[in-house]
Amino acid sequence: MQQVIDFISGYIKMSEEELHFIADNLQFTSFEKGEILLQQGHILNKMAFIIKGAVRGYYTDESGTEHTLGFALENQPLVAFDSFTQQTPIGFTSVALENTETIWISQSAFYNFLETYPRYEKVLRTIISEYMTIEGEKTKLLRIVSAKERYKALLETHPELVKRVPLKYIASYLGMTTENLSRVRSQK
Amino acid sequence: MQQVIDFISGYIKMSEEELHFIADNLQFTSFEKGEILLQQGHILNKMAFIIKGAVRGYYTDESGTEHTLGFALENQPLVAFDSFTQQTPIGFTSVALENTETIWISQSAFYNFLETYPRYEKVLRTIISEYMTIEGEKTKLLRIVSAKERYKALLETHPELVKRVPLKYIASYLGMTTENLSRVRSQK
DNA sequence: CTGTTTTCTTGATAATTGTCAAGAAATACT
DNA sequence: AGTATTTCTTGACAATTATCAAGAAAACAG
Repeated sequence: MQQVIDFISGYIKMSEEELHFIADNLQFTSFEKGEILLQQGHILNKMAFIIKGAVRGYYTDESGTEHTLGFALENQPLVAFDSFTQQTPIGFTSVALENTETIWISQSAFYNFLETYPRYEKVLRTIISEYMTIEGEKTKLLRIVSAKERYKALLETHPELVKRVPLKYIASYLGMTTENLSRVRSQK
Repeated sequence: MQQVIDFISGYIKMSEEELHFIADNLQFTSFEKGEILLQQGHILNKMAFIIKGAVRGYYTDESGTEHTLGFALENQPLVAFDSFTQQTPIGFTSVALENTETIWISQSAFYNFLETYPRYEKVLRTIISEYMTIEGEKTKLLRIVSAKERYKALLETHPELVKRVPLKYIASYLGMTTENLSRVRSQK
């Protein structure tokens, strides 16, 4: 709970009242390794914050192949903002890589909060724009042509992921086969 | 001008007052083919709407290679939302592929409008979430492993781009060489 | 309309990556 | 601790893609 407050407090000084509103509308849920937090195709009526653990996001294409889109660790929000806002199907599945603890807020409570305390509109915009910067970096990473450089770049920017996440998912995230990642790693 | 109004009216019914506010705060600019609309590294204090023409977005990596990130055509907004919001350097350059006409609104006028007419916060969130869906689709396209399938997918989802944009930029967008795109096209 | 520039295609070759297969290493389970 | 399961590595070979080079086609400018 404190972690959520800390996260928001990084953007704005919260009043007691706001703090209570938030605290009253959060729900805690634990997931064991392998359990699914968000399911591709479902409609999302809540958003999550990861207290502890790690999560992998992937989508399954028509041929059934999984493509890892990203990872989320503790102290990060876990939302499909487009699905949440437009009530359209989520474009990916989120699965726990480790035993993971999360806190959730319902869509109605979220919008309620925004309407009651409109100064948080600006906070939300900031969080979204930060998220966009990160997504932009991810896109740029994907566009590095050589597998070796792509891995090297990830290792430099997110060494914690490479340590913590099974390499087959790192390979999938980087758009290469597990075998190729293994070779690329053994060079240099 | 009417095109901007039409764009917004697709999300909300605008009052006369709101309409005048918008109209009073827009500025028209033309760009010749090859001219730059947004420059990577600059700080953005305005956002654009494309009235007519086509624009290519790309970033230049450390080695000097250009990577095409996307295209924007008429009736589409042209913004680096993260740079606009956080006042951080833009992550890409936008250049006119054709003679292009644009309409701009300053950051101050934009925030002024949002504060004066807060019901547009929700419109903004919707537009942003739609944008995220599109970006998500783009990321998924990039993750298709075979060059042929990647091209085929773009041809199916955005045939107008393939017709209108020089193929070398399509190739760059799809993460392959011009030569390879040429070959992939000649098959089938 | 004509020459110039840019874009696109085609060929030959090299480099990278994927695929299939098998074994080693690490991790999880009881 | 010992077994089972999952993850990771390595090898051989095939397929895809990049690179370099040169020419054809299309777009542009005067």
